[in-house]
Amino acid sequence: MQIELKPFQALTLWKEIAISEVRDDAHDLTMRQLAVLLTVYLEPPPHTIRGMAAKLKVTKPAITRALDTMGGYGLVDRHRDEKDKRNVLVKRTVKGALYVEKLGDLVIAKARGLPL
Amino acid sequence: MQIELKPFQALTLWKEIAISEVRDDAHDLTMRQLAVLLTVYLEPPPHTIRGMAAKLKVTKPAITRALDTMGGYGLVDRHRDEKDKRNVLVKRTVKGALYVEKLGDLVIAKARGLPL
DNA sequence: CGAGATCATTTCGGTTCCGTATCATTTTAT
DNA sequence: ATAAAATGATACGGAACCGAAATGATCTCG
Repeated sequence: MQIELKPFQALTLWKEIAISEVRDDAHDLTMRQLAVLLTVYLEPPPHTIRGMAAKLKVTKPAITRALDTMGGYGLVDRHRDEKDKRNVLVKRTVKGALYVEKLGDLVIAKARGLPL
Repeated sequence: MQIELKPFQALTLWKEIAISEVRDDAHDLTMRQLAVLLTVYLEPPPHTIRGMAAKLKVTKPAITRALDTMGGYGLVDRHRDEKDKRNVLVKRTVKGALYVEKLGDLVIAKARGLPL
């Protein structure tokens, strides 16, 4: 699929996806939670709380809470790092992978449907 | 700009923008507020509270609150409809237009920087 | 071994947002 | 004229989230 992405189309794409997320709020993730989720699923591990807090420029409790919430949804998992038991490593789950995959499909579908 | 948008790239784009929004939280808009904002700026008027509530499948108070918040930021404005004084019409502002324009630039910039 | 550093979590007070229900205003229809 | 409908705003109780600070566990290193 080839698209000529211009500002209006880019924003329309973003709008359509935002609306889809609001409408079918399967989980009602905040922007922050989404940023955490996509970081975990798109960037190579390991992912620590401190590392993600630094990356997103938010406090550590904010990351902890985001993981609490998404962990409750089954979208991510946490395990102690056996090498350094102070660390907690964020792990992917099957359910989370499915969710992210569906989000990718949504972006593609919306991009395909853009008025070009 | 031409991009071959594949699932991983699409998600990476979405991730990068989500992170940018979280990082430089100029206004820290929620997904819902963003959906409202982009609807107002990308779709032809008029925009009523009821109409947007229906479009986003959320309750009217949720729209009212989103407009309260973004109105406080100066991103949108509200006026009574003189034709039917029950209605409130959501209006665009210069500040809001600038914000949306910058968001468009961000999407373009991130899309341009994707590993293709 | 022990003091200090590091890491994640919890606690705290405060803010924001949610949906339901209600209210005030205006329009429509009888 | 007046009852009913429609529209947006508000009140309310509950839930989620925020950052700062305190806590508990673990590691580092002198």
